[in-house]
Amino acid sequence: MFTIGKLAANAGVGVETLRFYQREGLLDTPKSTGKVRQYDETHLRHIIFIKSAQAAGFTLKEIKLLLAMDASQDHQKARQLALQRLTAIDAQLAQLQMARVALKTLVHNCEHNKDQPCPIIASLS
Amino acid sequence: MFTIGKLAANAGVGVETLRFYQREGLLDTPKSTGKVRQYDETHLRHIIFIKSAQAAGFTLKEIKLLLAMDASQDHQKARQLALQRLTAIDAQLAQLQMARVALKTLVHNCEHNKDQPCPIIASLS
DNA sequence: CTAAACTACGTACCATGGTACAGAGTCAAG
DNA sequence: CTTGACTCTGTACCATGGTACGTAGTTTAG
Repeated sequence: MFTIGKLAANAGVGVETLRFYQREGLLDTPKSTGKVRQYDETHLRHIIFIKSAQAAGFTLKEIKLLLAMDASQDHQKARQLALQRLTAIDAQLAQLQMARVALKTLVHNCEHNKDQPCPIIASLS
Repeated sequence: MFTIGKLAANAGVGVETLRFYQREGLLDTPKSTGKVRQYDETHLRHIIFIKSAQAAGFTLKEIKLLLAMDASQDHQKARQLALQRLTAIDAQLAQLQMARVALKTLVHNCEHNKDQPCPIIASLS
């Protein structure tokens, strides 16, 4: 059992972030006892899920959907969302790889060419 | 010579976006003739630069810096910024690739395992 | 010459993902 | 049994990157 502070510390996020998630309906708020609310492992796993999903590029809105799908055992929709994300990730990877090559070339030219106009600016255009 | 609308159309952005860039000091506003302002190829190239830099993951703030460095012929700083970005891109690539593998596994499991708990939710945690 | 389309300028608003803070209550150590 | 740390709740604010809108002036096609 944790208080919100311990929970946050264990998850590696701030307390305010958790309260924000609660407001957004991403994280369940244990019922008030009139005292301090108690959190458990489920909450911790929940937050870890949110963070992993975020790392995979899902927005909080999509994560909310995923959580709803989990609750309703809606495999198909979850798979669909995951596939969408996968496609987006592939596009983003391709995009980043191009940007990477472009930047590398730029930096190289900037270092080895002694020509006046800075290629960093020139070449990106 | 373009009006702002033509310029936007040629650059593939909205007029409001250009006005926003002007407000933010990213794009020069030609001096007012009391009439309609006129833009040229330089402006177009400028916008294309902004878009490419954005694609490489630079924030508008950093792009503003890059433009200032270009104006002041500050090669070193531009190169430094580019190198920083390169490092960040590499980190992001690694991150995305991991997320990609994780997601792929997930989708696969979701499709081929008939077990009740949806692995999409379970596995990300 | 006039109507439609476009421009200029200022201000307001939007989503995303938080972060901060005030005021009141609760909890734990000494 | 008090003091300091933490919690609860609500509300306000932040950065980022735009988007929308209203009012007035300008341009261009028919």
